[in-house]
Amino acid sequence: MPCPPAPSERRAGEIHGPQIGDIIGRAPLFRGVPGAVLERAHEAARVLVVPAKTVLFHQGDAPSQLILVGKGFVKMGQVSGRGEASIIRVMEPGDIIGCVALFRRKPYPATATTLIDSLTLSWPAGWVLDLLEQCPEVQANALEIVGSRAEELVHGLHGMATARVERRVARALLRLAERAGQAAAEGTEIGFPLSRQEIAEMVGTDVFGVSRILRRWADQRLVIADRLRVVVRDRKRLRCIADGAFEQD
Amino acid sequence: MPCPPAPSERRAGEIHGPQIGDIIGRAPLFRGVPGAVLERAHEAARVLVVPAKTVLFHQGDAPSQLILVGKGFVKMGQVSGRGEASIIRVMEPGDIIGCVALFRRKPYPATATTLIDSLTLSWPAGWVLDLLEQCPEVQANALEIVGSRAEELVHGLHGMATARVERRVARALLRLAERAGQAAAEGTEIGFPLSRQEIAEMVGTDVFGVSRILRRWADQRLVIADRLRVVVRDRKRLRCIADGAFEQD
DNA sequence: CGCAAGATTGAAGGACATCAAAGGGCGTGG
DNA sequence: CCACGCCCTTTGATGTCCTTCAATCTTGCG
Repeated sequence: MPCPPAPSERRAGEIHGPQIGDIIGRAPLFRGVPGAVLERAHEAARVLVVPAKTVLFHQGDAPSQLILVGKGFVKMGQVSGRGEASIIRVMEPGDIIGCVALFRRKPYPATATTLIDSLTLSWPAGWVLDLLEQCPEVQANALEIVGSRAEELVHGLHGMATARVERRVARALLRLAERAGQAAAEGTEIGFPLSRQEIAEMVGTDVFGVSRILRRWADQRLVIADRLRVVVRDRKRLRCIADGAFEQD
Repeated sequence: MPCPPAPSERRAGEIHGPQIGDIIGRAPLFRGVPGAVLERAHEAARVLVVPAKTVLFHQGDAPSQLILVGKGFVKMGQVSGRGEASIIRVMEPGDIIGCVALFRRKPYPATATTLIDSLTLSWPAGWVLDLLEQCPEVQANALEIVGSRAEELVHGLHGMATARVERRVARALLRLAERAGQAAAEGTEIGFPLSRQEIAEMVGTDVFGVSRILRRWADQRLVIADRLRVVVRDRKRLRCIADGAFEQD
């Protein structure tokens, strides 16, 4: 196991002051919240600069904090019994993680790992629960967030139940391109290192199948598939595959 | 299409008075809510006796009401594009349905259909949204409910991604037996008519596979599989299959 | 350079979907 | 009461999708 550099902590406002304010102000959790509360949140926030591949918390841990992704991406992964792993979701800036566990005071259902160097804000569990009681807007936002996440999951479950592997891979890549894509010369590049293994865990298959699918798509100029790097070149045709439409030349 | 008997409506309290009060009092949504609010909910509730196989609402409809299952069971089914169907969940007494859609003011993501003759309470959307604003306990309960549903979905997604069909069928039956089971002579009988087709839609496969699996299990005395009726005889061994443990004789 | 992690490829076999066909239950209408 | 039809179910045959295993290749890095 490599020894990761310790996350470096700073008091809120010390260096990233204005940016931190922006992050908080734009987060869905704080939408429509009075300025005074935002101030308090800003003061109470613990800001961490977290290197890539750092575990923020493990599946099964008791939730001690609420984490808001400021910059970067975080994958939520689950492992069951004998090493069957799956990736539930990739969190992006503005997303809060550990929220369901925290609100319900239950252990985290998944392990959170940064995919690239990231910036997180976090608040202690007690502080958040107090805020939740005191501020109805936050409570309403929390309900909205958890609700939308539930709907996403329903959608994902349906897809997993009805679509074969190729379609599922197409959907996963499209979603990642939409949410974590950045314009590149050849198309939309997914904004973090993404291994075949990880794609496999997102769609419920193995590395080999993903490798073959990506190679085929690369030959057809649908994507560029390098080591730990995926670029979506032809969204439209990928969308056709994702929707199960008849494949066009 | 057969013409179903119209659901018969009654004002709350007319006939089922005390029972209705119980239903409301025991529903998780109303846990810890002041008695006065319970009274108001009781008065505002529209009580419906709904025959089996009745559609409560369709996927895509705008949510006009919140429904609480009083008695009976309701399946939540999704259909996409070209008829790919899946069953997301079976709701049981105490469950509220349409809640996520209602809280988020988005169309229902699934179609709700009664599996047996059922009793539902419902409240108009506006009334519920008002209640949500006025009563913090209800809001907290809603968050808890949606959160726990999200966790279930995460669990389901992981299972769908990592387990093969036989394990998924085993899990589905065990869950149904736990939540909708009633003691029978031979074991735990699932408390509503359940077709192979429906099992298939729950686990993401087709009727044929389910039929074969159930026959094998019936031969091994794990279950009784009749027409529209399933009895779980040996929970323990079924649990082994569900967990992917080595099959014992 | 040599190692480690990621990626690829082929072969083999099993799991699963699909198609076709036919066998019961159950209710309806004659 | 019987016959018919519908719905649910079963079974077999067939082919495809996908997992598994073994081996090799590439890339980045100490």
